[in-house]
Amino acid sequence: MPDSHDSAVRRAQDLLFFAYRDFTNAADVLLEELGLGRAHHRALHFIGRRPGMTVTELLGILRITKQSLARVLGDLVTLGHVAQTPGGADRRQRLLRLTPQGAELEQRLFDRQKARLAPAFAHAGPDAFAGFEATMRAIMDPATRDMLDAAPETGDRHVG
Amino acid sequence: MPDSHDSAVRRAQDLLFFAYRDFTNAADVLLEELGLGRAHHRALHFIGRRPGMTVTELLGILRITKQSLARVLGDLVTLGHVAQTPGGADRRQRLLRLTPQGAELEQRLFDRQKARLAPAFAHAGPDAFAGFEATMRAIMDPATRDMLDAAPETGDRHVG
DNA sequence: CCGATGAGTCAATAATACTGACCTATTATC
DNA sequence: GATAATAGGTCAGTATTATTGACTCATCGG
Repeated sequence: MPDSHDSAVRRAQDLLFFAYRDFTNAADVLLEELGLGRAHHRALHFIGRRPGMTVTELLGILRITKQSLARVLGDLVTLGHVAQTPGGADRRQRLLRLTPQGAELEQRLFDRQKARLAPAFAHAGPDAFAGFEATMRAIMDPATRDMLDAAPETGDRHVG
Repeated sequence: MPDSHDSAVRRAQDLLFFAYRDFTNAADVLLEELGLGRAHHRALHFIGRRPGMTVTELLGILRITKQSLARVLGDLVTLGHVAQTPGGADRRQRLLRLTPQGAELEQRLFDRQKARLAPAFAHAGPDAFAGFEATMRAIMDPATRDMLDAAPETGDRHVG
């Protein structure tokens, strides 16, 4: 039995699917040139977002298994995009950060998505963006929201 | 060289990833019980959204190849969730519809996602939803936006 | 008639993901 | 100090979802 919210929910399903599809697609051409996939891009993005994060933290964000990440992370380390350094407090940890080369690659991928998102936000306006952010946050698991809020959000990713 | 839009774009990357991840995850438990995947859900959703759509139209929406769709659609037809009827004007076409059983399954999957989205929209409020919709639309390819606007949006198009 | 289109199919392959088991190094606890 | 737990890595095997390319068949349209 449909209630009055159904049409908005149906609408939102469409919006989420198409916006996400076209958004992710923006970086695909560059990724393909480099022989990398979206999984590599996701790893680069989140390592850049939170330099010094642990492998376990990244696994929790991506919601994949250790074995799936191993391939992607192995590629990125081999290619010199990601560096692993033992943790200071806990030397079992391998803290992840982008190399200068990895940061440059991530920036190039970022620019592709920025070319799509920045005009979209400019067109929609700041109020729409605020509504977008509030709604997207409300869609997430509470735990995901808390994790986002707890994130250091250190924008300085140009590390050595 | 970062400009003033970079932080909003970075932020949006996170929002898109996490909201989409948690949103799609909402139906996963039910799908797994049924031995189906997200690809099956996507097909059910769009066939339910636009009854009577052709295979070519569905391929264009999902942006996958005919061979990828063949497996998914074959499963759904075999299981009795989707029916194919020859087109009236063009008998080469196989117009896709949900069977009553398929519609019931789609509704059950929908309810899982609705349980996540409806409270989110209620919490964020109508203005936020409007901003969400405007922003998501602006993120899409113009062609995608046009396709959405041209869509009948609902209704029982029992063609053929 | 004939070229183009809608749909289905075959074979082979790739990317991404999974389970489960097992190993090492290190930390924390008894 | 022995031991359990954790962080991370690895191996073997498998599943899902996707790909490309080459066909076939029926039908449409000029």
